[in-house]
Amino acid sequence: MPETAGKPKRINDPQGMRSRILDVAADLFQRRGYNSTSVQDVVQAALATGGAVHHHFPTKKALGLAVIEERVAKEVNATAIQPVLQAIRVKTGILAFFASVADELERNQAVTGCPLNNLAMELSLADPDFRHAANAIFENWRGALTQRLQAGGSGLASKPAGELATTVVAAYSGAMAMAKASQSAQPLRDCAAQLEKLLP
Amino acid sequence: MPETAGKPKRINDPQGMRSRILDVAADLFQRRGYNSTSVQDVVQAALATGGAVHHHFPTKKALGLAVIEERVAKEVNATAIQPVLQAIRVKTGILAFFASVADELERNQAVTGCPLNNLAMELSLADPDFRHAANAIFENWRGALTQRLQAGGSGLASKPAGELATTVVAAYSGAMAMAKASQSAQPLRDCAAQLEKLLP
DNA sequence: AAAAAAACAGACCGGTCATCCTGTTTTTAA
DNA sequence: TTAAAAACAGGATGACCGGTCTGTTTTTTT
Repeated sequence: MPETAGKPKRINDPQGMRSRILDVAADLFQRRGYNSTSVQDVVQAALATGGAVHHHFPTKKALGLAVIEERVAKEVNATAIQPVLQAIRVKTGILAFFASVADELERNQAVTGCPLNNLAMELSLADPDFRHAANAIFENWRGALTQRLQAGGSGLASKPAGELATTVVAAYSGAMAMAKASQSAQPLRDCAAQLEKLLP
Repeated sequence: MPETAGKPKRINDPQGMRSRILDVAADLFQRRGYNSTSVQDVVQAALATGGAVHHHFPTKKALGLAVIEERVAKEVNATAIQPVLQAIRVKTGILAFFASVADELERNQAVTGCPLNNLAMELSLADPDFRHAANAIFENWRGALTQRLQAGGSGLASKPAGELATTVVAAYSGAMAMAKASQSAQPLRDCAAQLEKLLP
């Protein structure tokens, strides 16, 4: 045979494949939910095969756990925790976070909600492993806010700082739930306006 | 044949059957989620048959919508709206609501979360009908709180009343999400303590 | 270079799910 | 009383899902 009929030749890229599967799964779980997404959906959207997905994630649960621990946790840290920690004032950081999420929601067509909240709600009761993974992210977030609220000149005492951190996280999660149901960013803005009165 | 071998004789009780199916479905959807509950599960738990369930609810979606509109809406009204409307002060009504839910969570073994929030999160993106049904309940709740916050001597202006109502609903929903993930009533109590500072 | 391990491909299977369908019984309408 | 409708019973069905399994290709190890 002449050299014209060259086969596509496979190139192994384990890390890239794994990462692509995780990205696609995180996106589908976020948009359709865990239970409404089949591994076949993931296989097709990732342009992978059943064998490849099974090689990296033996079960759907393993895939779900990896999405939570490697994608959702990272996103929460990048969008919710770091900006607040690095802001000059806690209050401005938190309000900016709410505003930026609201802005982003209004840019997109659909409000798909908070990935952490989505998966936590759907899977917390189904499986303890999922629940612990989701809870760890909530706790990490809450802890970072608590510390930040206690630090600095206008630092709060331990108890109110913890309560306030919980309230900020809860208001955000709940506002996202309402935003998802109403397909509007208004709940985010309303909560931010009220949190402003509460934050030091 | 003698009278001893009497057949069980069926008794038709359409309303009772329908109501029993709805009760069971509401309970299962709440504890396991909509997608993780099969209609067979409902049939068995309700001591009914596939034919009976299908007669009253032709599709699973019809059953889900009926649960939201006839059970979840009623529960939200009974546990979250009416007590606040009938309370002497808005603040005491809302704080009492948070406290009573927290108390109830601690009495039970498992925190199954807020039924409205659970179904809204799981189904809002899956189907517009579900989303609208869930949103209507959120809106009804939010509207009742807004009105109550505007009324009376210490009445708020329209804008802050609406914002505050949204914040109360969001804080509750978010706190329930955190409670579900942590299997603890603490988030409810923390939020209530902070809302106290916000409510007139 | 040879052998072993990792990475991927893709068919296959048992089980489940939502829905449909054909009867039978009960109730209502005429 | 008779006809029609509503209420219920329960099996059948086709699609899909998650997991498994066997085989091939690529990469690493020795």
